[in-house]
Amino acid sequence: MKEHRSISIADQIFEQLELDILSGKYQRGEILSELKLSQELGVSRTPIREAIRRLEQERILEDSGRGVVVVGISREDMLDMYEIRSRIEGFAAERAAENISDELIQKMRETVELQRFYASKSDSEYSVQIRNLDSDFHEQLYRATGSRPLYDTLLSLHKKMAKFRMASVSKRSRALQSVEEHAAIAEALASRDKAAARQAVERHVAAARARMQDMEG
Amino acid sequence: MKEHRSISIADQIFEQLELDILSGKYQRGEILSELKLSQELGVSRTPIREAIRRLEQERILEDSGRGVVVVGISREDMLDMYEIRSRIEGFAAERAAENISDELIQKMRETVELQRFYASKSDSEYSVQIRNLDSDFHEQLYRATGSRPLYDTLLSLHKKMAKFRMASVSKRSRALQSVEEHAAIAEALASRDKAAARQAVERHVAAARARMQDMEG
DNA sequence: GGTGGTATAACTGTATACAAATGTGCCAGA
DNA sequence: TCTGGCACATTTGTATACAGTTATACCACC
Repeated sequence: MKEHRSISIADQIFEQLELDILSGKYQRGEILSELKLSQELGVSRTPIREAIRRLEQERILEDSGRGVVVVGISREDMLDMYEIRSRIEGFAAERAAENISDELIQKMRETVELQRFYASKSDSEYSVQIRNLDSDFHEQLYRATGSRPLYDTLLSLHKKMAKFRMASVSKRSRALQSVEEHAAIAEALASRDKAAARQAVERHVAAARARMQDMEG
Repeated sequence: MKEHRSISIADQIFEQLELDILSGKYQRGEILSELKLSQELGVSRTPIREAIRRLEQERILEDSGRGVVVVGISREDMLDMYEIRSRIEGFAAERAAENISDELIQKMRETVELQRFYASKSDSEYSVQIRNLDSDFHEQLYRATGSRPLYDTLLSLHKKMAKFRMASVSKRSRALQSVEEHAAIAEALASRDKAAARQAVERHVAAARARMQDMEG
């Protein structure tokens, strides 16, 4: 949904900080100062400030009058985000089934194939690729809805959840399971079957939630 | 949820730009340059940039390689946002019924009383107050859930919708109707009745959507 | 008159400078 | 030893400076 422009320093800082916060490197309640960050990261305060403002907008950081305080997300937050997704994402799937383009169907199938490939390998070897492809798949699903609010809302939730999960390693069996759920979604969309798409997505979200719950619970 | 800190220039710029975009003053597709904005508003580029970054994060502005392009929201987007809210806000009401504090119940009742007062006055006289109180009420409802994801997701949607609606004037009869729906919600929460709270909220969202649809439709 | 190339203007990204506010620590005095 | 006050260090908010990039417009040449 955006391709041009070379990645600026501010963008990189934003991504890095978001990851560091959501994956738990910075603890909840910790206070970050612009100056310290700029020294640690070797850039001036300007890009740091822009990244911080964006993270504040995402409610991952919060202004504390004196520096920003790390809010991050908790395990409970994760469960609530699954609750929200379980109530929206099925609807999004129906929309996607109505509006998806042939090109996007093709792309989603390719994404699933790549996922199958990496997921079949030994455990944590391609974990980065697996995670990225999972994000790609969901981005494509949300894009297929043709609805900006659905895209924005769901992508924002998914992005946070994905970065949060980065702290934990997932087993290969779980990855394989997830891929097959994706495959079912892609095929339902390909046949433009609203009901099937909804069901497949709802099953996927519920299963993902269950996987998370008995991973650390 | 945030009280301290005097409102900085950057914050004001953010609020102003967001309002100007969502209320339609800046047209979709229009390109804004930092320099022009800083000259028009009489401040340096720094606070402008921060406001723009936050608006980009909200997906109201988008980077175009050369200045930011106004995205804003459309009538269709509004309907989709109602769809999303209709699927989450009832759940949020159940949560609120479980977790709301006595103080918050009191506050919500007061908000409703104030709304009743202003809504009973002649048409557009107190429109600003009515709108602000509507936002207050929903902020309180979302806060009562005790869930950060619910709060963030729903407040973000509501804020956008409220600013979008600022472009249009609403009739007193509609305002009165809305207040009574709020009152029903507040009373359901006060008796901590999950089912009633859910029903009242779902009715309110559906009614608000209907009001919007036959206002301009 | 049309076209290509170059100078220039506009704009963003980053760094730095400066002012105002606020917390901290040290020192003096009781 | 404890307390009050003052100087200083730290930090944010805003403005400005500078570099690099890209569009644009104009002029020369075909």
